[in-house]
Amino acid sequence: MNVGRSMPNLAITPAEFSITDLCKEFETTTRTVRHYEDIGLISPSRRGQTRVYSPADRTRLRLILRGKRLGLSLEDSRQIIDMYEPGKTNIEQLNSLIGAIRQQRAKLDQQLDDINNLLKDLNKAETDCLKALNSNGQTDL
Amino acid sequence: MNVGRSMPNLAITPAEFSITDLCKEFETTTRTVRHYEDIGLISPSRRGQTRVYSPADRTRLRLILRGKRLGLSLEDSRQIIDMYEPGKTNIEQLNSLIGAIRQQRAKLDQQLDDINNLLKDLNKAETDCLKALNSNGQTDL
DNA sequence: GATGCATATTACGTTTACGTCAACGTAAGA
DNA sequence: TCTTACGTTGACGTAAACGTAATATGCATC
Repeated sequence: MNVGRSMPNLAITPAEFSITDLCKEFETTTRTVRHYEDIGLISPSRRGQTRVYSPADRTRLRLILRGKRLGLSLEDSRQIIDMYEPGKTNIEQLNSLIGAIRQQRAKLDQQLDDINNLLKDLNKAETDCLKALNSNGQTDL
Repeated sequence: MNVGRSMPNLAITPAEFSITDLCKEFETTTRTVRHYEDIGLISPSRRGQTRVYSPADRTRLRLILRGKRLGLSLEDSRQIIDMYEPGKTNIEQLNSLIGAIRQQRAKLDQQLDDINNLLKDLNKAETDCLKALNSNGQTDL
């Protein structure tokens, strides 16, 4: 893989990251990461005016990108990330939080179902292709 | 469920559908379905100028919407749907088709992984919530 | 035959999620 | 000191996927 050759010889996780560090690691762009900051999804500290990302910031980014791969909107991801921090929540908030969690889970269950069906379809499509290839150049009809 | 009460008493699948039939069944809008036609994803026949959807059209719509739930773009869905129709394909096309199939599968595998991780996170978040609720009104710290 | 409802077309508007300059600061090396 | 690389802040652009009128047509019904 050889993700970063400019890094010193440390196997341990660094305590902080630059914006390009994270972009290389997660294969995204600085514009994207800054956009997430613009809308308040990540709030890195600053050294001067340069952004400095903590391991926690990195985790947030990871979660956002995972959400993206699942087709979640950034607002969805914001909601989910907020779930991880109970924070100053009263009973009412906790209940609505549980509701939100269950909604997300229902959506994921549907997605699991969709994926399995699509995988089946793809498998069939592939074997059809392979069959067509084995029956050689009979392209017509 | 009671999806359509205006339908005659037929348990069998109708041979054709109106645009609102499909919209009700799949919980989408006429604008959306017409949009799919605009970009060539569905091509219903016409009676006069009214759209008439066949079971095959309905299936295409179902596949598109399934793709949407998985975060696929409409172009992704177009590609996948095209996979189901071997049609007039030469060997080169078949091979690139197989490549596309495997790419899609890789993406779905990643999604499965993401979903499982997110489900774990949600489970933890929920139990945390329930714990917080059981330890009653101790909202601070 | 006016009303109501489903359907149609046309066309501009909107939201999301960034892309893409431009213009500039700063620190490390050759 | 000059270049190179990485960083910053605007600010306008854009692609995708529809939303939202406005307007017109066809059919059934009261």
